Amino acid sequence: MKQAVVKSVSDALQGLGKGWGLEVIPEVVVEVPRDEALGDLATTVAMGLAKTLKRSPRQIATEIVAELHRRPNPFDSIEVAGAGFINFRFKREYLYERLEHLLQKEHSEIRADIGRGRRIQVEFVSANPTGPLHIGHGRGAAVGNALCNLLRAAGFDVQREYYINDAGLQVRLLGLSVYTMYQHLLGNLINFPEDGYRGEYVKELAEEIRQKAGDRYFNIPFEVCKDFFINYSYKRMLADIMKDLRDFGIEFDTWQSERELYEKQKVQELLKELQRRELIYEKDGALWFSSSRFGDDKDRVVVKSDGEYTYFASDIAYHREKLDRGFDTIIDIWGADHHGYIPRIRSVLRAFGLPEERFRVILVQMVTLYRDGRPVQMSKRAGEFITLREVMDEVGADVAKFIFLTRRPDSQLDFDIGVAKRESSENPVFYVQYAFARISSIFRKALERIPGFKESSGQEVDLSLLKEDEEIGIIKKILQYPMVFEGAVQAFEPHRITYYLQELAGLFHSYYNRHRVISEDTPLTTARLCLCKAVQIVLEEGLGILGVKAPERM
RNA sequence: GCGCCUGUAGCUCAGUGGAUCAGAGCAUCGGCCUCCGGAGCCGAGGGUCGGAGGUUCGAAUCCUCUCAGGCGCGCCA
Repeated sequence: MKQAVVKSVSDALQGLGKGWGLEVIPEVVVEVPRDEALGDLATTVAMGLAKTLKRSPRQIATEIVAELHRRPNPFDSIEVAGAGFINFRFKREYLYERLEHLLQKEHSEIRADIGRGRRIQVEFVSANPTGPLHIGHGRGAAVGNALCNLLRAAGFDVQREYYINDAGLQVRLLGLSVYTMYQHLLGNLINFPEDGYRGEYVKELAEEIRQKAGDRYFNIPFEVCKDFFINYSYKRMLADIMKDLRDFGIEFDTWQSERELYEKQKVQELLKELQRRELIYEKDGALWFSSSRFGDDKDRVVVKSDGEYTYFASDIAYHREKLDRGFDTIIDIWGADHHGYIPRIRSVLRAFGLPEERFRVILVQMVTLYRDGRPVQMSKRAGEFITLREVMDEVGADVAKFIFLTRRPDSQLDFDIGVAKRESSENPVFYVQYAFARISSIFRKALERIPGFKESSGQEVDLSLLKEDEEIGIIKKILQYPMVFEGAVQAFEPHRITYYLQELAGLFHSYYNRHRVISEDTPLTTARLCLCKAVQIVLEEGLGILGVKAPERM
């Protein structure tokens, strides 16, 4: 639909441009007017040209319209309006024709090959394996997952990756916490580590170990048995994380271990290379990366004076690894509390020569939990927090995902578990799913009432019988999907799909209440069923991108 | 103190490559089931887009300042 306008206007400008002395034909920006009485689509090119041509937008628009009228076009009307908008209204035949295409090609018709096979890696969640996933991770997971689905539908070769921080202090601290708890269980009341993990899961892990190993590690110094406690604990946590994500409906392609980067000498070698390039220097007994030469406010330590690597060291190696794996674009999805880390990583990728626009960080803002209007106190220190698992069990994965995807990632989110659960029958996700299920139900009914009816395309149908205002409105809405899709892809914003789906479902419910799909009039029934089918295809496509189920029954 | 994000209807939030941008859902109130699924539909009320300047023919949108909330600013992660 958009292409028809872009092409017509571009062609017209091609002809007019010479007379106007235009060197370049501007991009034709197309938008959907708020008020549909104005038209189906509109363009603002004339206003954009006003400055360069030093003429009034309306005058330019008028000339463009005149030129458009000289050529064959799919429009019923083309009008100049307001300050210089050109409004287009399509001929019905054109709408029916596009609908026909959609019904024949289904999903491939409403996707667009924007990526052309370019490789893109999205790293998300990447929570430390030191505790269960909480609600904030769930938001990151939902956003990352939907973004990947969106990019994949747009023809990108997408890899989903989870980076496991299984080296370093945090997993050690987890091991020590579990070790301490284990000693306590056996009556050895040693001091609990200062910043240790205190969640209930630590106690469960200790208990598990006590059952399996008995008192084998009783009173054994931590330094002697630390490998066992660290490895057992983090691997167990990681297994839980993997299960939670799977149950949340999210699959990763690769799980990159930080440890492995060390074991394969990736970190060590890379630091040597950077030293050769003189991007790493020594000061105060530590090794520093010259990140300030690449836009960071100051240089950062990679090896501490005690000889330990910082996380930044492995992060450098990790991002280098991503480049070496040949990705065209790298997207990192982080919790907003890590935003201070962006200039640092950006400086690394700059040092490796990656063009600016090929690296992108999407920050996902904090989630504040409420239960029936009252904030739920979360304290990581005291180990009190609501896990993703609890939210999933209580409100359901689809509801949680949909709610996460109805907000822009960079806006803080108040999530009321009580409300999400109590209002479950009026939840937006059910509204959209219900439209899908309702259509499925219509098809079940049609199959039993109309002998020989096939749900699949290819049957004889006269779409021009779809004359009701609601029907035309739905067709137009459906044909707008590719525009929404394209915009979402270019902005990396899956939440645009969420809003679109609610609008489409709304139009459908309204139509359903007003007109009967199945009637004695077989040609009309067939045409209406085709319209339903088209709605269903788009709903299924959109829900698929969000990672939300499209159920045939609810 | 510095940096990043966010202030839009009672609540939760869309809309921020200017114009045709005052929107949705929930909540509130009033209607709709002899009929394909009422998890639905129709209608009503409700906002000086945090505030003040500025740029422009035109600003929720861009610039400056300011207020409020959140998050960061380590040889922690």
